[in-house]
Amino acid sequence: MPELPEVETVRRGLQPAMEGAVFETIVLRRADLRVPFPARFAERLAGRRILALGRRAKYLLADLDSAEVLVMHLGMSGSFRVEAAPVGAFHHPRGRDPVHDHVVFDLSTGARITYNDPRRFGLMALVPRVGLADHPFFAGLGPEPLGNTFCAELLAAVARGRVTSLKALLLDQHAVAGLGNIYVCEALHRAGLSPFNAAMTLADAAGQPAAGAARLVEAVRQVLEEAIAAGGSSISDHARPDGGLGYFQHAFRVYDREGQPCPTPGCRGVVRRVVQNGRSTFFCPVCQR
DNA sequence: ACACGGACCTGAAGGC
DNA sequence: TGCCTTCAGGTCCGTG
Repeated sequence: MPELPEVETVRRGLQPAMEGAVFETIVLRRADLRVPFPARFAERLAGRRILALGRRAKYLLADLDSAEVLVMHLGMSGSFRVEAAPVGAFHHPRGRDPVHDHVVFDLSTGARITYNDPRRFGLMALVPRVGLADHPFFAGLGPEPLGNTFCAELLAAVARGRVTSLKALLLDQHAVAGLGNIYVCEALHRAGLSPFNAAMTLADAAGQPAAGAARLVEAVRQVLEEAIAAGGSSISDHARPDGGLGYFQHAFRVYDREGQPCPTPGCRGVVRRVVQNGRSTFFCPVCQR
């Protein structure tokens, strides 16, 4: 599932169920995901109230009244579902394998929140609220692309002198936080920039942003905002805690569209797929230069 | 510091 | 029908 728009969609789905509620029962079905669960995880959560549910990059942050923050990451295949007061046996929406329900939170409101993650690339951690931004998860992260600090000047600054590709730069969470393979491909297409250009081409000799940098910043913002408005993208999986599907996948211009005509008006190109740094890049060789 | 490949893990889809 | 390979929305670690 999850790049920034999907994580934000999950956050908005969980927020009404979680904010203000108290953890009553925490069930772990295994000892680890990508990393072990924190020591005494259930004991540290039980009885704690959730003050707010936030997001930084692809991390969900549940602010607790214990001065700790429950940090959650969905990895590649993590998802949450929310059920109102559970009745009898678990209800599993279609496509969900209960074998991979690794964590179950029962809240004071009667809501049950279940974390499912077949590949187990997700994680949960408990981090002190004080100094959260200095924690290794967050210390090196670049700006939030939808925040007001993300701009052409900043992007040009991190791109300066870097010989790697534009594609790899945008996937680097230290440059800008929250993008993944889909939205990098989509943003580069919208900006009319080739994924193979050197990152340093975003800056001129003096380190000032080149024209492409401003277009790219705008393209990133636009594609993320549109995707959030669509509830994220659902590729062979659910995106939302209520079981509903995101529908931004229908608006992809290049991602997973190999062989199809480029949707840029007037462009006669055909979308291609190549492997770049071990991951698929989808692009139009005609209008992305 | 940076750039890159591989590792982590499961499931779906396609070819034979 | 099965078996095999490839691929998938992320990150971390080791190697030059």
